[in-house]
Order: sequence, then C-alpha cells, then structure tokens
Amino acid sequence: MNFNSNNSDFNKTLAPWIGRTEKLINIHISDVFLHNNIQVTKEQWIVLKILYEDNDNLIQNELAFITNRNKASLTRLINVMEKNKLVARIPSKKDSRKNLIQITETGKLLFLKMKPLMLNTLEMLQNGITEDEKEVFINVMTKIQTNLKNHTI
Amino acid sequence: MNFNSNNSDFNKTLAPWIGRTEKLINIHISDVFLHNNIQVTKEQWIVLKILYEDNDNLIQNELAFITNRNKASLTRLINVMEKNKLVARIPSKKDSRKNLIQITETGKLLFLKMKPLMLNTLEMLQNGITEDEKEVFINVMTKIQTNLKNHTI
DNA sequence: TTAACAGAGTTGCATATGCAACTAATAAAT
DNA sequence: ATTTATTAGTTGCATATGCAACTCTGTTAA
Repeated sequence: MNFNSNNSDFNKTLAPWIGRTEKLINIHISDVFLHNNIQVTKEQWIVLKILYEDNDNLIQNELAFITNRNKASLTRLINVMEKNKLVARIPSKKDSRKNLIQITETGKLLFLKMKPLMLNTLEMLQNGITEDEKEVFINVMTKIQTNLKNHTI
Repeated sequence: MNFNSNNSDFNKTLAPWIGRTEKLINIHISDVFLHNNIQVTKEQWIVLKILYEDNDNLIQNELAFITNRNKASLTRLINVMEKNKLVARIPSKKDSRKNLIQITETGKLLFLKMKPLMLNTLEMLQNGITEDEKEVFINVMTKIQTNLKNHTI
C-alpha cells in the first residue's frame, strides 16, 4: 500500500499512510544496519528479538504464527539464519516432527549490537510526537487490527 | 517491523504497530484479490492506480520514485505486468534511453474491477474511527515521515 | 491393529525487492 | 569535436514471501 497521492477517492483513507510510512521506515532501518556493517535483515532482526527477549526454543510453527509469516517462508528464513550461524534447529525429542529454534551465541551478540541502534532509530521516529498523539495513534492501530480480525474472509 | 510483543523497551515505540498492522492489511488485501479471482498483486495494483488515476506514460524512473521502489525492482515489476498485458513499454522518441509505461485496455478494465473492492476494504478498516482520530493519525504519520527525511544517513 | 486423519516442516513455482555492476544513450566540459 | 560525466534501464546475486503439493510423524477412529 504505497500511495498517498494527489487526487481521487483514496485520499480519505488511512491505509496508504501506513504502507508508505512502513516502507520508508524499512528503508531507513536497512540503511542503519548497512552503515554499521551488520549483515542482518529486518526480518531476521525480528526473529532474533523474539528468541532473545521473549521466548527461546520456539518451534517453527509458533515462530511463524508470532511473526505473521507463512510456515514455508519461515522455513527459508531459518535456513538463511542457520547458514549464518544466528540460530540452530534442535530436533525435539518428544515429537520428531518439530524443530526447536535456538538463538546461538553469535546471534545473541549480534542482537545486543543491534538493539541500541534499533532503539535509537525507533526513538528518533517519534520526535515531536506528544504522548496524547501516541495514545490516539495506538488506539487507531488497534481498531484497524480489530476490524481486520472481524472481517476475515 | 513485526513485533508488538509483551515485554521490553520496544513496547513504547510506534514503529512496530505500523509494521504489524501493515502486514495484516496486506494479508487481507491479498485475500480479497484471491477470492475475487484477480491475479494482481498489491504492488501491481499500486502501479495500475497511478497510471490510471494520476499520470499515464510515466517513465520507469519516475514510477520507481513515486512508489519508493528501487529501479531494478521496478524493472522486474514492469516485466511481470507487461507479460500479463497490464502495461506496455513505449520507447520514448525524444530520448531512447527512456521507456514510457502505458496502461493497457486490459489493465484499465482490471483496475476498474479492483477499485470498488479496494475502496470497500479501505473503508472497512476505518470502522469506529472518528474524524478527530484520523486527523491525529495522519498528523503522526506525517511527523514520522518528516523525521525520516531529516535523518537520512 | 490397521486405516484414516491431522500436524510440522520442506520444496516447487511464482512474485517482489535491494545493491552493485553493467550497457547504451544523452548531456556537459574542455 | 572528442572526451568525460550523467542518466535510464537491465542483469547477476541474494533475500523474503505465499500457495499448493508433498513427506514424515504422530493421533484418532473403526
């Protein structure tokens, strides 16, 4: 959704703002990583964050669910991260269909290196935005997410 | 940016809300297209919209700029759309380096079929959101975009 | 107990995307 | 006018993603 353009009916809608802003944020974050010689994508960053801060040893399906990813997509994301020694697949002993995804020491170190960069960036984005505005913003986002849940096809 | 998770410093930031909501919107839009047997991606939709409603016969670089896309990415997007007869590359007579991208009749028809579906979806997303909230929301998005522009690396 | 079913993960096929190196063509500089 | 620089677009290489079909394993039913 990348178009908050000039004319037409679409101008009164919020979604294009989300799409365009998200894209600009992504570009910026890629730049930050690039300029700090960090060979991790935004998607990999999210997985590292979840494993490090929330819950290590998640199975792939859980990680896919948490990150709103297709399980096929997650398979390949983990492939790359495993190749780069950021995470490891640990076969579950209880159920041999499952893999537990574990963050490696390399992954932890890299996450700790990235974390302040991310926090700075996310903080910078909010310059000049008041607490009241943040509250409304989050409230609107919540309503949009609720609307989506209620209109699943 | 897909994590508005439970604990940690990242909770107070807005960006994760944008990322997650954007992703959910994208999933929904894909579903809408899929269930209406429309073989067009969201990215292609945006290009069709710009060509139909804003400005036909844009050159690739302009289209890339407008859509915040890398020109290499745009090349391939146009490749697919040209293959599917949605747009055509018209070599410029004034400057043979340039291609003018023109929406085809097929593209126009498809756009007109999609437009009400998109408008309905974008409208549905805003259920229960007041005009005041919308105004704050757009204001916040604008501030974020401004912050990004002022912090280009 | 064996057959039918459900869950976890992978792979084929297709799209989208970015960076960097490249070609071709136009514009600018000496 | 010829060299140099810039611009438009493409391509190689790499990542990310979704759907559908598939394998393998575990669970449920007959």
